[in-house]
Amino acid sequence: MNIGEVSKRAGLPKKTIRYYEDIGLVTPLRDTNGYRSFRDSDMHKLAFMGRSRALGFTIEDCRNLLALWDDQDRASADVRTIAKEHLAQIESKIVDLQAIQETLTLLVKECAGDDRPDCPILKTLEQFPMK
Amino acid sequence: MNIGEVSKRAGLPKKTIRYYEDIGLVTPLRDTNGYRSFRDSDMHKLAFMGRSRALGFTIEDCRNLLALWDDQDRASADVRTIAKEHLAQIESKIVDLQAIQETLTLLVKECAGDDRPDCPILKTLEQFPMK
DNA sequence: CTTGACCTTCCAGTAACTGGAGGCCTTACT
DNA sequence: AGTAAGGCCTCCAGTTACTGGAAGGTCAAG
Repeated sequence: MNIGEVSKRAGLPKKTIRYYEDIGLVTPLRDTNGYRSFRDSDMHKLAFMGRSRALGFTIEDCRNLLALWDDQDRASADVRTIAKEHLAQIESKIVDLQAIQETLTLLVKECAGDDRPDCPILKTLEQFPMK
Repeated sequence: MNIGEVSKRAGLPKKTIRYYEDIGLVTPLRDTNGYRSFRDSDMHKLAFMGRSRALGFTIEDCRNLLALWDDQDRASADVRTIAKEHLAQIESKIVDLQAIQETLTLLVKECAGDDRPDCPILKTLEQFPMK
């Protein structure tokens, strides 16, 4: 399978697939003309990557997950630990963003948004201690 | 005022302040020994930056906000537009993260997390169409 | 034999810093 | 006078996960 086909099937840009090869996540074979030749197992790995990345796992997390995936003797606890840590990070990010959202919503509401220069948003950025 | 003092007062790392000078956000004076010498106005700008960045505005947004801040004839609508766009992005990011959070929570719940190799998290990453 | 769609590599850029090396300046203490 | 600590300087490189583009080889159709 050539890269274009893999790209379509895995839903990843060709650039990304080449990049994943660069950093050693997949190692496709090569045809005599130099073209990458992907096996089904490469395809699977890439699809796995796509899904893991869509869930926000870092590349390094993905690398570890792939290794666990390959390891028939893995303990599911190892996978769970990675997922739980990631989940915790997602949750703390949500909390942070929600705080920002609240503040911004307030500011936008308070600002007249007309052609006068008076602006509570700027005033806040100027003065608010914020932490 | 030297960079150390400014760093403390503005709550920004020295490295960041130097970086902000590099990209033209502040232009402190220089003492004869080459040390940066920050005026109150520089200090204010940096504090403004710190607060804007804490609200998640990009550097370019900050640059625009600073320009509007400096412009006595600005229209508050311009500021409001920037803030509203940013708010929209924050909100969409929250939605994305919440979707991820849901999926992950489910997966973590389903996974036994013991020393057996059977793991629904990996199974999902392997198979789930996900979009 | 040329056109277009593939594929290749390599270089550079993104956002917003952060770390570190190597080295000067200042101040205080012995 | 010497020295040690701490602050300051510049410059280079690395981070994350790609993405864009240039220059060029390959392949199938007409």
